[in-house]
Amino acid sequence: MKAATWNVNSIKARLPNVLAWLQKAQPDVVMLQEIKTIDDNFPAMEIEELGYNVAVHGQKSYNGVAILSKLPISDVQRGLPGNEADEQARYIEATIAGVRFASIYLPNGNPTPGDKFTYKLAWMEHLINRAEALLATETPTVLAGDYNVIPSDDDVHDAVAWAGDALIRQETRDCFRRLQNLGYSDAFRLLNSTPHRYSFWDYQGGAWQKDNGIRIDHLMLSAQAVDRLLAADIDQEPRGWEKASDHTPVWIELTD
DNA sequence: ATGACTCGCAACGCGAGA
Repeated sequence: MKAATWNVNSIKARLPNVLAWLQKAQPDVVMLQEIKTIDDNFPAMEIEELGYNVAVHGQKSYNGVAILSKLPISDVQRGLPGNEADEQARYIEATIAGVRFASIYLPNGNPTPGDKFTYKLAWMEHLINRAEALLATETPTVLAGDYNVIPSDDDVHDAVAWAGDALIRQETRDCFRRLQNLGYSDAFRLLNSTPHRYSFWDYQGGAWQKDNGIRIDHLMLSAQAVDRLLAADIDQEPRGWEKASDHTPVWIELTD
């Protein structure tokens, strides 16, 4: 089973690229972020025509997450349990072939300090709580998405330039580390020690052409999921396409 | 450097993203 995460930066603007990538990469499960639309306007029909089932947790203009799957989707949970007061659509969870998947759009958190950074850290606390609860189920679990976290200085082209940013601050990294310490592994880093591999390149300043990127899209796997991990990589190709998202897909392959 | 991106919006410039 191949599962991927991709922040598409608007599903409507990105639909041709998303359809092209689904046909080319043939993922079984895809976690999408920043769909930027309400559920009713999600282009489900076009995606279903390629053989996918769709579960959406959308919102007008901002945020929004979804899960696509060639296999049936069950037990869909919209919103992060324990964080019911959150009005932003940043989390959806569902079971596919006995694996629990979550599509996560973690808050950016800039500027720091400020309300948005406080919101980011609080959101991470809720995520850690949910991640811990999922471990107790002993179900293979994949928490995938745009974490807006640069885990280490190997995951950024210029750590000095990013100093103080919400994506790299120690408080942010500490929360991410706590998720790892619970027992969730960064699938890409587990299988790839090469530094300076990225999943996001800014639209500005020729960042893509210069490979000035950051690695902030992660698939975090419980031990039961790690036991089934065969491969993990970043597919840089869609970032080079016309009308690209600023993020590119990151994927894993699990034993069936 | 007369520059520097892309999205949605009941827009016609702005906020947000990272």
